[in-house]
Amino acid sequence: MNKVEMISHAIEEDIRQCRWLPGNKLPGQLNLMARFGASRTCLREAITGLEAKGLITSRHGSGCYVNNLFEAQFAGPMLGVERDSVALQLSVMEMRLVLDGEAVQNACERATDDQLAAIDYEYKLMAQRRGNALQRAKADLKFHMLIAESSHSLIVVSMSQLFYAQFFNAIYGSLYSVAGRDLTLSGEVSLAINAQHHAIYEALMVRDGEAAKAAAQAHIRYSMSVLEGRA
Amino acid sequence: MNKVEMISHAIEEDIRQCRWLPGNKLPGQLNLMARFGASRTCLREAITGLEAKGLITSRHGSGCYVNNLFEAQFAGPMLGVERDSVALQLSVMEMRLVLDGEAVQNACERATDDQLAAIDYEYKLMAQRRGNALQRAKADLKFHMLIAESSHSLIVVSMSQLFYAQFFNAIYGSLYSVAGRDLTLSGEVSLAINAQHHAIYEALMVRDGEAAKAAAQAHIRYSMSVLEGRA
DNA sequence: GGGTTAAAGTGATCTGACCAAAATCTGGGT
DNA sequence: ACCCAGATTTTGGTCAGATCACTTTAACCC
Repeated sequence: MNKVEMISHAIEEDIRQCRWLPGNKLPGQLNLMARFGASRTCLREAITGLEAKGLITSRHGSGCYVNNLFEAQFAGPMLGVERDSVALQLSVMEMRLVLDGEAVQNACERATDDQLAAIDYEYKLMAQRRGNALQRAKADLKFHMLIAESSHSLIVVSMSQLFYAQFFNAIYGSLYSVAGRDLTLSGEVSLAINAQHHAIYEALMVRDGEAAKAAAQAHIRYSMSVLEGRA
Repeated sequence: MNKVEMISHAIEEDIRQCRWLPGNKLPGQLNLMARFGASRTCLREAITGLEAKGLITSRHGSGCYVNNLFEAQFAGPMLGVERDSVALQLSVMEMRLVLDGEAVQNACERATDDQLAAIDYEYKLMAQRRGNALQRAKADLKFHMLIAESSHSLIVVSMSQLFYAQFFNAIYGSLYSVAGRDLTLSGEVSLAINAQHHAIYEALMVRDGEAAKAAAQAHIRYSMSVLEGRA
């Protein structure tokens, strides 16, 4: 096998294994040249190929960045769906049921110890946080994104990134606030959500994929029930 | 514009203008390096790109060769058509009506003086040839191919190459022989065909596109009438 | 702070060289 | 006329480095 092909495959594998996440910068060319013991010519050819494949984007003077697999699909405006309707919110939750379930299950199998530690840290931070609605929503988002990243699946990470960015309002808007006004959750709902997060957390820490998946899906089903109750 | 892109475009343009015909070898890399004043690395990158585009094929140790645009389409077996049926022969002639008409008209407009001289030479050779059926068929083929090549259209040349190779029998088999036996043409048919070739030749030499196209199509229509008379 | 500019960092392009691998040519032998 | 081995040609792959163009950063001044 070629040196160029070897480099291409190695980098592609690293990307698919989420060693570098979509949006992140790859190591510089000098760094990669050293890592692969290759000349600039070979490296450039490999990078050109990966760029042609759509896996990365190279920005002159800045660096090489991992592409999000589905960015193009999320680029255009959404047709036929009202932006913040309850129908959209329920659709989004339906999707999360699959996506987050997959993410957390894969995370149990493939997360590194470092990643579990990061999730552990983030969970504890989130559990004791007493900020406003936006801050709590962002902490929740971070928790879920860390789990997605730990799944080591480029597809799951790409989807999660775009999904949470695109539907942040649909996901958190109606749970943490109503009609633009900033509200704290009712004690009951807040306690339930905390308990659900804890269940996910516990299952993750012992790498119990089935339990974690069930907990994540229970968490989302609960959110759906809250939404439906308000509809 | 890049040097690489410049070289790519230049070579592609040369190919599309039929400066090098499908199947022909491009000048060697050293030659091209001199022509474009570029390094081998650049040239190689341009060649790699053109190969990825499917325009050329590079063979290690041998050279770069222009691809035939439609080779892939002619690769598989023909389905649903009997190999040497009269129906096929008539279909082929129907196709030639378009293809050769286009070829000869373009040739009138775009042939170089050298190419006209080559056609002139070949025509005179063919006109006085008194060989067997196969030899006369080959001379006829050469005459038509020279015209196609003079059209300076990569599409016409690609089609003609594959078409005449694939359907040589369908085109010449029944005109120059019957049921495998080697026959000379009847005096009447032979005289008619010679007259038709002469009409094409005359129109070409004065670059009269309309007349040449009409003559070519009349030639093919006559062949079709002979075929139908025998059916 | 805010904006401007200079410097450092990084990718883009191009070069000339070297050796390897495959094909082609050449000459000798049968 | 045919075949074979070796020499030559031609493309494939790789390298180190020079130079240019663009971004980012940081220092600076206001």
